[in-house]
Amino acid sequence: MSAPSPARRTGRPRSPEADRAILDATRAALVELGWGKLTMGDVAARAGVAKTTLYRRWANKNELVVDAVAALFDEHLDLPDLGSLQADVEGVVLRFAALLERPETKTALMAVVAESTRDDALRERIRDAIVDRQKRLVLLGRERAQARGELPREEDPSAAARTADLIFDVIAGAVVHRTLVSAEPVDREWARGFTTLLVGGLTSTQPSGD
Amino acid sequence: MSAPSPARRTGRPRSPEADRAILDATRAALVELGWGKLTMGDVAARAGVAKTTLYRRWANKNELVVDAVAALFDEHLDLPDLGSLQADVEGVVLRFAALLERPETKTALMAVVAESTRDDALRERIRDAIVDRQKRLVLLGRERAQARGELPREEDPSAAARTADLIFDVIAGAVVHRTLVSAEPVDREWARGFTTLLVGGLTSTQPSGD
Amino acid sequence: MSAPSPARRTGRPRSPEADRAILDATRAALVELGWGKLTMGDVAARAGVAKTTLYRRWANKNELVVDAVAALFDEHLDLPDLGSLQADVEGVVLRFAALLERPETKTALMAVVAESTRDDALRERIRDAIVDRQKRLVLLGRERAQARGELPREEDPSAAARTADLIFDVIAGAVVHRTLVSAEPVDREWARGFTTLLVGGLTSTQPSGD
Amino acid sequence: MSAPSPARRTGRPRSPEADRAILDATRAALVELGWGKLTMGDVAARAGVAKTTLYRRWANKNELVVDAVAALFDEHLDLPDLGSLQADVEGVVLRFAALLERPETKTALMAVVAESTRDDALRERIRDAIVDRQKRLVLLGRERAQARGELPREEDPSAAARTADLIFDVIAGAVVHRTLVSAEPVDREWARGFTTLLVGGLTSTQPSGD
DNA sequence: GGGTAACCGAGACGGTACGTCCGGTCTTCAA
DNA sequence: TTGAAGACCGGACGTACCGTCTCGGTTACCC
Repeated sequence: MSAPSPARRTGRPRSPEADRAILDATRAALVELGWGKLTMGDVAARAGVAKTTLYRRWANKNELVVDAVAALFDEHLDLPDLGSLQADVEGVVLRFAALLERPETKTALMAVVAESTRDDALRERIRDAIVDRQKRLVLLGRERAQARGELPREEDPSAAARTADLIFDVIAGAVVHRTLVSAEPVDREWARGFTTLLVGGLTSTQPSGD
Repeated sequence: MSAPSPARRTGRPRSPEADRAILDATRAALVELGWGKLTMGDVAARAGVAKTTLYRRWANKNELVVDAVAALFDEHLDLPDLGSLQADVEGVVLRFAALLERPETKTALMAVVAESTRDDALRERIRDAIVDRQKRLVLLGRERAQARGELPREEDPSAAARTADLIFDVIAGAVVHRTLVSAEPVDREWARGFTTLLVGGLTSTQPSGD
Repeated sequence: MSAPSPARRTGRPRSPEADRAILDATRAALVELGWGKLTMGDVAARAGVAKTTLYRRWANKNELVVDAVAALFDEHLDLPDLGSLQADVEGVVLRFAALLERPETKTALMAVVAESTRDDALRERIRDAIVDRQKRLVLLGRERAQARGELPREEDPSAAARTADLIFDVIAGAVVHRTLVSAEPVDREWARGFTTLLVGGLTSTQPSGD
Repeated sequence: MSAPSPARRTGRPRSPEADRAILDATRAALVELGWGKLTMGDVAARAGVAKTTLYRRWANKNELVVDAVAALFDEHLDLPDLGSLQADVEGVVLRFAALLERPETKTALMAVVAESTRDDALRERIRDAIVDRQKRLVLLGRERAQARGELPREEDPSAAARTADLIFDVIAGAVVHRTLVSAEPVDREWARGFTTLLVGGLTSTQPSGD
């Protein structure tokens, strides 16, 4: 948040230690208990903080958990250039899978998404905090592939956006489904198979074209 | 094989009407309230049944909802032969999306999956009741495509299984992600774009081959 | 009940063993659990009998418990002539106290009486089964004392009845209060003190007289 | 003597209004429903209070009802000097009877006493809150009678205590038995007859003496 | 360096749902 | 028709959380 908190000047400032302790405690509770059993009282106790202090910062459980999980997605977002489209995609698949296999994300992500089907504000928050950050990697990967000549440049910007969305849904969806629904590991072999399929599709045709 | 009634003889038998009424009430409550607000007491009241009667059959909310949702997957499982691999895949994509866009599945499915990350018995139940039924469509579609000569026959059965799993994760994952995370509709255009990408990948390469 | 059940001839006759087993089980449960925790299901299980069998014989918990307790009051009703009013009263006091100190009566009696404050039929049943049987002892004792010349004969029968009621309330009330409320034992010393007080009052004045 | 607030400092203090509202509601519910039908949820609703608030103060129905009834015994505890032993005893008898005939005490007292036969803590609470307060009247009455010269002074303090206990059991027991078991009213006539009997006994002999 | 406004901990509060238990009834099969 | 078994409805139980509130007490900033 770049905007400096608009109207707060006087009075005792909020403790930044409390912020950190609460988010840490939330993640720890998530790992131990899962979304369903996590309680605000327990998080407060773990953080050595009063419940009031939680509610002064987050309006409810959902918002707290989304923020706690979102922080995990801040890290691991760089995508080094691996030299080819195939290698870049494999890289992002493995990176995303590694994130999803961490116990705190595993439970939290689906639970938060489930909750968001009934709560537009929550969905917006998830999109900002989690989804769009992942999508940037796709855009970056395509940029590189086009620079290398592996993929043609798309003139129509709306078609380009549609294609990027599609690719993102395919990558993220496949990894999530493999990890959380099929409950099978995303290992190097699976990543190669999936990437080969995807890159084959991308290069053989122009999905949104024509 | 012989006597399918393993253990119950004495006492009043459970009412099959109650079973039906409870599952119907669960689906209705899911539509109106969503997973989060659904309560056992409310379901019982809708079904005209005592709470005891629910708990005699299902140990908790999760199991009840899985069974209630699973019944929806029993219908809509046929896949008419549409004449080509492309058409068959488009068909299954649209059919699956239609299911996911129904309000009772939308919330319930993700919530139950989220819960299953902490509960192996629940995951097993989901797999049996929901996932494997969908996967059968993929196997059927491949069978037809091979019969038509659109796809080569895979000799190694374990490689064949791996490929089927991959395709299933890609299709189901992409549709779920598009519907629930991106929260965009799976319309005919998106289905065509996705299918083109997938079929392109399948025919241009042998994903698990080599 | 002397009247032979009017209209029952055909079908399987009721098991008299069940009757006994149920009443025994009720008393046992009363001792272990007290009135409040006693449950019909538990009694049935102890008696090795189905709940149906209980309800075929008694309309509800109260009736069952009253009958079970009443049976205890059937015994111990004889009052041997001890030669003097003082000795006779002491005898009845000790006998009644012995009954009240048995664990099954201790809890049950007060509980049933408490229940009866809201239920006239129950009060009637208690009067018939328990109270009036005790009162007979008082009448018998007075009869003897009058025969011995220790007490004058009362001409007015309604005044005589009033006096007998008073004496009964005093004796029974004092013993019950000592035993259950003060929770102190009714030993020989207390019985002698109480009897001296009562007999002193009876002989020094004509309580209901004028 | 100095600081009577032993242990509570931090946190929001308990609402004294809630205390009062709950006890009032309990008495009202007792009048309308009786002990057996009184429920914690109903009391909470009448008091405009959450069930939690009840359970934070009283562990169960018994304790709550004892306290609610005990408050009634706080009022009506004065015993004006009526000039003679006979008049004082008649006074206390009628006063006690008036209390017992109120619908909220009628059911509650016996039920709680019944429960106390299984629960020592409850008996202690009843003794402190109810029994001992009544007993003070007996001691006061004797004091006056001795001052007037109607009764001799007892030298041995333990014998004095025993006599007081006896008189108390006789008075309270007789009134309770008349009211709740015999279910007959304690009117002026009965009170006079009973008092005559008791005072006759007290003055004609020294019950515990010799 | 004294106000003061916002902070913090503790914990009570109203509410809602939980999952269990029991009372009393009903239904099935067997004796 | 009785009996055992056990499902059924209704309703209270006591507990657990949620999110709010009210205490006494603690900082940082600003004048």
